[in-house]
Amino acid sequence: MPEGRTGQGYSGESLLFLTDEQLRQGIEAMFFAYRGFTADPDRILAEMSYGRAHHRAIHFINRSPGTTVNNLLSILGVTKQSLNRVLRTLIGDGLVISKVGELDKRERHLYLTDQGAALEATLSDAQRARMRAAYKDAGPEAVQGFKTVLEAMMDADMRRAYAKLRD
Amino acid sequence: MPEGRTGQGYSGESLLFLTDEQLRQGIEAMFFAYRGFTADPDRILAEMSYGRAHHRAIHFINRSPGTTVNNLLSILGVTKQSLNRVLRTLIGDGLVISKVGELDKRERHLYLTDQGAALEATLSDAQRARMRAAYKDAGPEAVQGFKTVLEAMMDADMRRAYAKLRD
DNA sequence: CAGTTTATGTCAGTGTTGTTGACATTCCAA
DNA sequence: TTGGAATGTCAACAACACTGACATAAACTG
Repeated sequence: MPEGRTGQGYSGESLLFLTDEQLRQGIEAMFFAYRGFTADPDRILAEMSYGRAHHRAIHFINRSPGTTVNNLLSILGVTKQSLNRVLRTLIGDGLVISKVGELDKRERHLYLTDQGAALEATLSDAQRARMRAAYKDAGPEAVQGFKTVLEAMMDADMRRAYAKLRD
Repeated sequence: MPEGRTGQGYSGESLLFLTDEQLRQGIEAMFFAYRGFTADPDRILAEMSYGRAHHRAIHFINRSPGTTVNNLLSILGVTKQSLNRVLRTLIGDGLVISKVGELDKRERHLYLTDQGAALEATLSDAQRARMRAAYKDAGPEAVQGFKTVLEAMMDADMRRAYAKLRD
């Protein structure tokens, strides 16, 4: 180690930004930002005794109407028991409907009802408003960098799911 | 609306990136990336029947040795009862020690033991490795943008806590 | 057709992490 | 010194994740 900067990630063209200290800052930024990211929907959901799990289900059903339970499972990365509990309440409350598949009758295709779509819009609006404000603050180049780093942080299977959703 | 691009966030110099679609992609990227962000520590923690809450406590005690319970509460944004349960197990397992304050005997000052520091290092190494890889993939400008957007996404109080930790 | 696999749903049990409520201790100021 | 504010602890409960076992129905395969 000729430079005497051992263990700090120095290597070639990437200068001065792979120190443990810089990485730690990124980790903490991620922690705090995620709290902000979920804060607004969480507030709305708490009023109707729903949680983040319900939000995620609603979001991806809205994103891909007619998606199957299995499909949703692979996107959300939870167990079917866990997802089923959430879906049961959403269907019971009339926010989601589940239709038996025509080609494959084992499958259940999921759709939002008007009521479900209304909640989705409320939650999305709140989350997008914050995102929009953050994007505006940060500027276009920052946004590009933001997305690039986030994608690089995903596991391969998440990256596939994300790419698939991007179309 | 002369351009006929209503509701897509067009305004001045910020071009083509405040559409609802672009915002949705950012939201989903954040969702998947956070899973990746926590995946490695989660795996390690699961083996010792600890969870993310333990990780967070250990992280910030390591970051600010001698911090008080109250201080930690304001950073973590949970109730003191919730934090206390986690601290109790960590203290019981000999990873953290709690010293009664000298000036104010109501306060408890928290420190990692050698064993606690060892676990912190293991968890940090795993998380930093992924962060480092993501940063390397994305490049320096992207990293700058990443941090800028994340900070813009925080609430004011989180931004304060984050700035305080940055020194 | 018989047997296997796939897709889904359910029941029971457990663990982590969040919550509120009640309470003890300590400090400080009227 | 008495009452309130701050700090921290214990108990009970809810949400949401997990595993394991099992049931049902439909599709596939030989």
